[in-house]
Amino acid sequence: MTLTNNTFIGEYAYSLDSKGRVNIPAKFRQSLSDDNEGTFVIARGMDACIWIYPLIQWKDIESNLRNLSSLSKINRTFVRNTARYASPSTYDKQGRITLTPSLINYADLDKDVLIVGMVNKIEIWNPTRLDETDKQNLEIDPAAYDELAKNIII
Amino acid sequence: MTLTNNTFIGEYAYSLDSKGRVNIPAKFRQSLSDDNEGTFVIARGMDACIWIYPLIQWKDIESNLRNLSSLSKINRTFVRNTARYASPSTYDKQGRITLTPSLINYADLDKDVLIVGMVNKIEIWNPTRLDETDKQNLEIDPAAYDELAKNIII
DNA sequence: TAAGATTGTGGGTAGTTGTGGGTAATTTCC
DNA sequence: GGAAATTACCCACAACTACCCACAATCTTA
Repeated sequence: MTLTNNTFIGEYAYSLDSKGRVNIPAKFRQSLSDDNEGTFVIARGMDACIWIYPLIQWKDIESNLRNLSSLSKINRTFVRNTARYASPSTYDKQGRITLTPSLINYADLDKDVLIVGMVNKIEIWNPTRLDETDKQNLEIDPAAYDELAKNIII
Repeated sequence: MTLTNNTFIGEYAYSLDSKGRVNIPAKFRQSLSDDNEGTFVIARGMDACIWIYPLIQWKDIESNLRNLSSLSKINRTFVRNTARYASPSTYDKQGRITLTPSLINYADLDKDVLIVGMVNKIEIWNPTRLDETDKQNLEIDPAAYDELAKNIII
């Protein structure tokens, strides 16, 4: 099957082993273009999850961060929080990446994890936390949500 | 017969086999343009059914999702809910695609399924669920139809 | 109407994928 | 500088998936 480069969709239930490794779904690896050299950048997500970017996608983000003037306090905070917890990771022969204890702790990961394709990045969740987040998001403004759907879904 | 590219109409009663495969009606396959490379993207429908998009149709949705910044919570939620349940599937030599267990469960599919052409996409239903949905929709607001009439002529 | 082609359905098999653990190399710390 | 801990690399195996073949029913065509 031919997949779009560096695009991730779908949901996978995988497990985190005792060494802090998770498999990157085969379909996601196949979608990763060669110029990424099998490398992802792992970072804190904005929800209680881990974000995983293809290397070249991350480089884009880096250049965007570079353009944020540090004169503004919110910019400084944002850049710091984004850059601080990010680190590159190349997957091994079995297709797994190793997560840092700090990030495992941040996302509250246990043995069972849920891997979610977010188009330009990948999320890793504790399934329970995702359920909770889903429920909270029901309180989101439905009108704004419908407006989004109307413009995008065909 | 020559059909318009990537356009699907009509209804077919097919069956889901033990491996989660359904046939795509031959007429639908013939209508699929070559640039789709025999691939569809299956996703959750807005009713209790599965939506099947031609790959290139889905790519449009995908590029819209890609432009939504994850800084906004509503965007994250929307991208997640949309991408999470979608996955590409190329039909095999016999013209079948494989559905994921998660989607089979969502649409409450059993052995007998109903395949419905929805012009730009395809729906897969449990026939019983579709009946129920039809009955509920009889009570649709006539004013809503009048509103529709302004936009479309049949 | 009869032969051939196409279509829908079932199942077997070889290759791929996810997961666990072992060993060697590297780093850290006393 | 050497021991302990950590990390990176390799092998093994069970489960699953994609691919292939088979066949009956239907449709097409001469």
